[in-house]
Amino acid sequence: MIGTGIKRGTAELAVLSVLEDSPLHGYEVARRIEQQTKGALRFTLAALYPMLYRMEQRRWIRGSWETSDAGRRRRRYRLTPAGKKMLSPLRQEWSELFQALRRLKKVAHA
Amino acid sequence: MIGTGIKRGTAELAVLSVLEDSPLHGYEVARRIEQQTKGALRFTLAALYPMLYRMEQRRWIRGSWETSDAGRRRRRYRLTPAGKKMLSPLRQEWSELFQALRRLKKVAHA
DNA sequence: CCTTACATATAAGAGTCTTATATATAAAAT
DNA sequence: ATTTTATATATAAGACTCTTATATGTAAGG
Repeated sequence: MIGTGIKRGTAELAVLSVLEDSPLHGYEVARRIEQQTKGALRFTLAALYPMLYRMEQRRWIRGSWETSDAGRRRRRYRLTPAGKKMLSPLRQEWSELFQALRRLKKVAHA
Repeated sequence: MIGTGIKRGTAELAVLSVLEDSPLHGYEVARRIEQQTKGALRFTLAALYPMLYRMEQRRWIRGSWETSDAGRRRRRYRLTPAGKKMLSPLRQEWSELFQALRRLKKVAHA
């Protein structure tokens, strides 16, 4: 798995990205990120929950409590239109970072 | 310029990369990173000096004090063989991050 | 003379991540 | 039946990297 120092800052993009496909619970967000990156990117839930709260305060996502059949409470987060709009510039900035690092001396790109 | 949250963690790779070409003073390291990335990546000296100390303690770089003709003191850092060896796995890890983010939903790559 | 570029250094603070801890239900295994 | 594993959320303490602010001093240009 990719180390902490390097992946730092990717959680925000990762969360928005997986929520772009469909609404998810916090727990599912963690699994999706791990699955979609084939285990390369992994975040602890202790990091994700506070991140989800922050993103909700910024109105990028909106969460709503659900009670499943068996009486289990969980919070489903969905991307807001504002959150969706954030994705483009965010990805753009990441793209610029990649370009910058490549210029800094060819970063092997698999 | 690329924001703090996103570039976090790149300083180490950036420093090693510019020192791979030639030994440099701390001040020069900052300028080189900025120049080679066409201004996209920029670090304050307050971030770079402590970083250079850490890297020296890890034996990735070695610094030696110089006194220029005019009596100006400055420290020239050069990459050690150990530091050079670090570059490959570091770049590999960054490469894997890029790949992971691409999988997380196409990151536009310019 | 004053400002800009060179050159190094430290302190205080913000933000993101980790490990550790806590609580509780559902499903699967023994 | 009981234990373990997976689901599900939550917070606290601490590590690390970066920023702004501050400090000191020399060299060159206007």
